[in-house]
Amino acid sequence: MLYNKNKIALVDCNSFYVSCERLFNPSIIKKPVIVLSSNDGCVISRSTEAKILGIKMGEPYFKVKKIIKKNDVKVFSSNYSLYGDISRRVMKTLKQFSPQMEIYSIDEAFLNLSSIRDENLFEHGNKIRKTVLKWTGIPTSIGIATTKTLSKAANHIAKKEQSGIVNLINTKQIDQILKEIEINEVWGVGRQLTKFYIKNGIHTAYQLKNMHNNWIKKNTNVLGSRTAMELKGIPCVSLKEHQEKRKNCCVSRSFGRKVTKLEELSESVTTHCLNAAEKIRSDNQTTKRITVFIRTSPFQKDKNYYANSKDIDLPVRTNDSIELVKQALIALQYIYRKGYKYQKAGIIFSGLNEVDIYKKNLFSSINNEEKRKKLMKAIDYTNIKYGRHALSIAQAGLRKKLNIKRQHSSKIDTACFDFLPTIKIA
DNA sequence: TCTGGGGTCCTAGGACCC
DNA sequence: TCTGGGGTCCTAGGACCC
Repeated sequence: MLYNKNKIALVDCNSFYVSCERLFNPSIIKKPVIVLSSNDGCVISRSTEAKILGIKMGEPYFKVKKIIKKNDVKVFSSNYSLYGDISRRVMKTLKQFSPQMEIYSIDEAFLNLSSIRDENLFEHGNKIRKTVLKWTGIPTSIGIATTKTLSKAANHIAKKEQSGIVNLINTKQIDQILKEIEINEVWGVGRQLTKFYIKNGIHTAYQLKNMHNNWIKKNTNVLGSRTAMELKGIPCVSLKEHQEKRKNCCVSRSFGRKVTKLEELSESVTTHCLNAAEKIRSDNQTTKRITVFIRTSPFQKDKNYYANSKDIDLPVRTNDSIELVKQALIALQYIYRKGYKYQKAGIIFSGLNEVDIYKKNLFSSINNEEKRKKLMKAIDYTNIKYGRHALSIAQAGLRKKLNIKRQHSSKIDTACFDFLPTIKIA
């Protein structure tokens, strides 16, 4: 078989955020648990027990409060520094099993297992699961197949299996598995494609696999065609072993309570801008363009909806916080309108690139450049050492209470000594 | 009352060039 | 009044992902 040289495993952490919270709180094991998005807005992670209660992914928290109260569901605000840290530990463990690995998201990775003999794949998968569980405490599921899309599909079924592993290499059950997968669950098939496929009588991954490539090419695009080819077992999406630097950087937040004043929006945009600038500096990048956006809630249909954004192209690419904040506030003034209750504000840096590509042009103000660079370095260093916001600029609002809801935080921080548990000895 | 945040890629169509 | 043909590059917006 020509294509069978490709063996890809998708390792996915089960209910990742919930599993992270459970690590430090054994009392919530085997209980229904959910983790909320920022501002305690939506449900973004559910334990199996919570799924059984009918709590849906992405559902607004207030809509499930009844179920939560009735069933004593444990609720957590999201704690990204914790999840990020645990994720790094999981990925480090996985890397031992295959150096050729693509970290696909905070809780998933593709592993190249081509060097493992077919008959040993299942056992190998078992070893991976056991090791990750032992070393990090995180349960995982594994799908193994000849293409990424198929390994995603296998993983989907593996989540429901006792063993936690589904291996589609050299088996005849591929079609059987694909028949169990609804079309909207196929990797790469979103809302629009689902609508289109269902209209055309395609309801499962199996049916999509058996469609003529010509038909798919004509009616969708290269991505649709790629997905279908991958379901047929022809690899079209390669493993990205080297993480490329990001091309855009977005920082945005909803407000805990609605905001009407320009000053409040300015503070929030400034804070986001500083965070984004710090991020790109840590990647040694500069930005060419910044976009500021604000909007009211899209869900309150009766009220006036307003959303707008403003781009500013910088004359010289930069990662200088002070310069960026200045531009961001100019952009904000363009789009701010009185009389609206704003729900969200954010900033996007785009056209990111390496610092080295930086070239001076006619508009560069060279005088302060070196001094500024040193200042930024000093700020970043201080903030790493003493915590974010230790050094900031006054525009970001001084010691103001952040307008963010986070009522259920576990307050665990594995990267901070202050949170080490203490034991008192009598 | 209360509805997340951060990315990537593709494509059509405009701008521009000869 | 008549008004080519072909190419590249860029970008906004859509679709998708977790």
